[in-house]
Amino acid sequence: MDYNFREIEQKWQTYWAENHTYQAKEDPSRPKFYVLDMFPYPSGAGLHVGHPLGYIASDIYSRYKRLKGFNVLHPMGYDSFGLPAEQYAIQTGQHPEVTTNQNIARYRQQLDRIGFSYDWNREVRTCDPGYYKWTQWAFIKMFESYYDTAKAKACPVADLVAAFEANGTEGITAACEQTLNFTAEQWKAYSEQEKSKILMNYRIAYQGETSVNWCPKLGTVLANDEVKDGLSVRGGYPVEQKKMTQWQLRVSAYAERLLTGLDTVDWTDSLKEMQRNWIGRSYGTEVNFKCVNGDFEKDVTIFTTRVDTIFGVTFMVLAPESDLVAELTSPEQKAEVEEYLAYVKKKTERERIAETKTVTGVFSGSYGINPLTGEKVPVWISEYVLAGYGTGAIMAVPAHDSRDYAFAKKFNLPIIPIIEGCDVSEQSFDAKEGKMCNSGFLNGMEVKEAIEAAKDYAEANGLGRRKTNYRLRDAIFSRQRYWGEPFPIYYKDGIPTPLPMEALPLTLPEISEFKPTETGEPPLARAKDWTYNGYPLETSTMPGFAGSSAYYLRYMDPHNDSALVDKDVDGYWKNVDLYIGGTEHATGHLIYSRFWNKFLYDLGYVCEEEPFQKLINQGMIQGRSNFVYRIVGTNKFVSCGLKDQYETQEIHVDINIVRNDRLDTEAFKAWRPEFNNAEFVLENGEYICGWAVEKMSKSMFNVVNPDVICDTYGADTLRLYEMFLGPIEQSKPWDTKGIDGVNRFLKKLWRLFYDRENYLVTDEKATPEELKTLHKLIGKEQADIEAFSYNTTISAFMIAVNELTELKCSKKEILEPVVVLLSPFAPHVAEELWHVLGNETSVTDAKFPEYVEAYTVENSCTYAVSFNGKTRFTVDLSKSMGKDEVEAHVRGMEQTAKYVDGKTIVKVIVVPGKIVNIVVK
RNA sequence: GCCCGAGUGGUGAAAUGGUAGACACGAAGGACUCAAAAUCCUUUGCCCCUUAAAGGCGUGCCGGUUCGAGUCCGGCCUCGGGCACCA
Repeated sequence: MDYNFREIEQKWQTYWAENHTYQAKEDPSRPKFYVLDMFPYPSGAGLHVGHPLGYIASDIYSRYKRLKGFNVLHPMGYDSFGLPAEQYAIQTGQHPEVTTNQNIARYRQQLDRIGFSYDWNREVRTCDPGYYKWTQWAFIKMFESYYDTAKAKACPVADLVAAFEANGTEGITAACEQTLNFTAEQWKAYSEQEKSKILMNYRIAYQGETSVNWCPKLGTVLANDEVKDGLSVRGGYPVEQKKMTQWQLRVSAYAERLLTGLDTVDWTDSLKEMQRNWIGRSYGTEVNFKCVNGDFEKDVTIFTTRVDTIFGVTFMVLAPESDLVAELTSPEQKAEVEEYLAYVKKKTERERIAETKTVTGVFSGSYGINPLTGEKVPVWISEYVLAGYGTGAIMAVPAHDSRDYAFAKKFNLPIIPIIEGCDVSEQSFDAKEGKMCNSGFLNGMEVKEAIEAAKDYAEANGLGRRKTNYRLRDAIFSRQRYWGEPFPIYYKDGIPTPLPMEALPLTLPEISEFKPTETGEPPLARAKDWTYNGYPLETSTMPGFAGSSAYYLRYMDPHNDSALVDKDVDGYWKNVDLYIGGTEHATGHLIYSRFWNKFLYDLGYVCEEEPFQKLINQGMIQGRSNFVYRIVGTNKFVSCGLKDQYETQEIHVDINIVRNDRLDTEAFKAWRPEFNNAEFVLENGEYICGWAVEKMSKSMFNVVNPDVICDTYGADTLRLYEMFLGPIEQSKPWDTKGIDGVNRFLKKLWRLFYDRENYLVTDEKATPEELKTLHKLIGKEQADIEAFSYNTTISAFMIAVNELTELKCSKKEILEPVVVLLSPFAPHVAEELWHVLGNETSVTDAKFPEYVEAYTVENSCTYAVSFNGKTRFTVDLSKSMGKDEVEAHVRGMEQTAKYVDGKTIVKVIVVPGKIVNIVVK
């Protein structure tokens, strides 16, 4: 009987579905384990072999944990709101919901073929109203909360209002855009509109004017992580800066907690580092400089991390967008400044990035007074200072900052070195070491002490205060699109007001067309009667990350209509134990999710502060493209090895008609009409194609559909092969070279059960040698799976099966545990063989075999031989020499190769204080 | 520019500081077969050598620590990833 994967895989997939084998239920008697994949956006192109890489890895771990007795939650769903479906809708008029559902159906089909142990009862879709009800709910909660910096948590806005009514802004410790000051009386006197505006300054979900990434081609605003090099990530269209009123989330309030929380999770250092850089904490000082413009005086606060260099300040710089610019521009400079502002404004983000080397700026006409020296320095305006960071104004120390240096050189401003012995004639000296000079009371100090001394001095003399700044900005939360969650907000006399809970979900209205209106309003403005109780509803929708920020919570309790997740259920599943996904979400989804979770934690809706305990980043699977070489001007194709003898043109060829870089020439002729009379110059009778590693994409004909692999080799082979390819964190090109190896392994295993026509398994007792093979495998699998080293586990399987084949071992005592061990990797064949061995229930319910170390080390003994006072030797006597012989070698300090019994070569390695290995070759 | 990570056969890759190249692919030779597929066996880092034995060289480069370094330390080179006027 042969290994018939088609029949087996079909049979057990049906069995698992019919028996709800993978359904998870809360069960306090068992320890829980939550394994999560980053859910996919169901694109029209379907899955390629890169997608399942992480899913297979997490599935193996889920199945392993189940065998280990854990109650495993392993769900899957779809991140189904998004731009591509909407772009497609604009082009074709097809409703995004229709295409999204089609794509989901296709994804599901493809996923099902691979044999994942998902609990599909818990599937979520972000575009499902039953799901986005809770996205809208969370938004309202954020709208109704502010961040109290003293308590370091989110609190109800109602408390803030009560405090305003009692004492005005006095004693308020709330994260905000601008520090406001008013009394209780003033507060009570404000109109409703004014109050609403003031509260927006504090709410965690708030409306405010910001400079946003506007993509005219897409007609929407994009988040910073949706823009790369001034182009939109989706589509690659130009992006420009535009001031707009937008909904935003006060993520910045959580900067410190997002940073410290990283210490409590088990993520890779590189990923933590990326998040740390993105959050960008820096400890510095705010210093007030009095600035004078004729008779006008103004205190300007600057932020610096190097107050110690304050004696080297030779000018100040304001960001062009800063409000101070207008106040500090002198009448003489007005024309020049306005010209400069106009120039800055018309530059796109792209151009700014491209021209970061060119130095531009203009003198404002004002002067600032150095609070330490009393010296007057000119105030300049330049785009190299950003309005959004610090205070939008800096003190410039050209001797010790490369950007200030470049500016000073360009505009001929003085450069005063303040660190002994540094040379600033060619470039600035940015290092944080050396002795201070030209710096008054700081002279002679090391830079590190000087920084602290200067901070102390500034604080003691009321010139400034220590300040921690973060690079992390608030998240812009509005999108001028159709295919997203509607905001649960209506405008009552212009005041943004949340819908009551009973009105949720606020579902997307039907509209005639999906593009923005002629007047530039978002598509929802086309909806008929888009109102609530006669008041207009918000017309923008939420961004992609809204729905993906709390989906892991919804999986715990996906059908609950009265809460995002029931408290007890959340208390059982807690947080995600293992999360697998790509690094591309490092500064997007993984920041937003952590923020969202912390917010819900503050309000007491979830019990864990960090959502993802352990996180593994699977590498990307790149495409491996194949080429043929056409001799220029002919329809003749030359094999790769001979191409240098001709003038050739490289052409991408569909990898589906290439095997192991050998072209199927007949299929090639049939591939495209222009090739049907193609001729070939072969080497050794074959046409060898060239290859290159590129992105997996349709246009390069290098997309590999997992279905094709399932058809030719089966899902189990696909699963094994993807894991065998190398460590999962590593990016690597897809290459089917080698897939035969894992397929052969499965066939070999099969032949331990069946030869051509007979069932071979017996109930005979296993020999010590057979037990050794088994327990080596158990030990290896246990250690390797915990370390996510799946490729070496599979190697161990191959070794074990080779050994058992050699031993002609078809004993149930050995094969049954082997099948259990294999089930996480190749569940279909394992399930089949498990039943073949006479088991009634699913292999999923089996127990992970117990590892007995004695079987693997029974023939070794440990010597305690002293050498230099302390030396220990572990000697494996299983195959080689006796005790006396070993001791003789040890005493003689033998270190080279030796014959022992005329056949075996033994090498003795003597290690003082360590171990001796006797190695048999 | 700054911050991470990685460099090992023809290929994918293994190696708690202790036999470098496990395992697999590919390749070469052989067995079975009328033949093919499938399967099995042998060889396979490089150099010297007719072969074998024996030897020499080998983990990007240069040094160091160590009885012993692919692994640890210092300095370079190359590649990949992230951030980028963040004061």
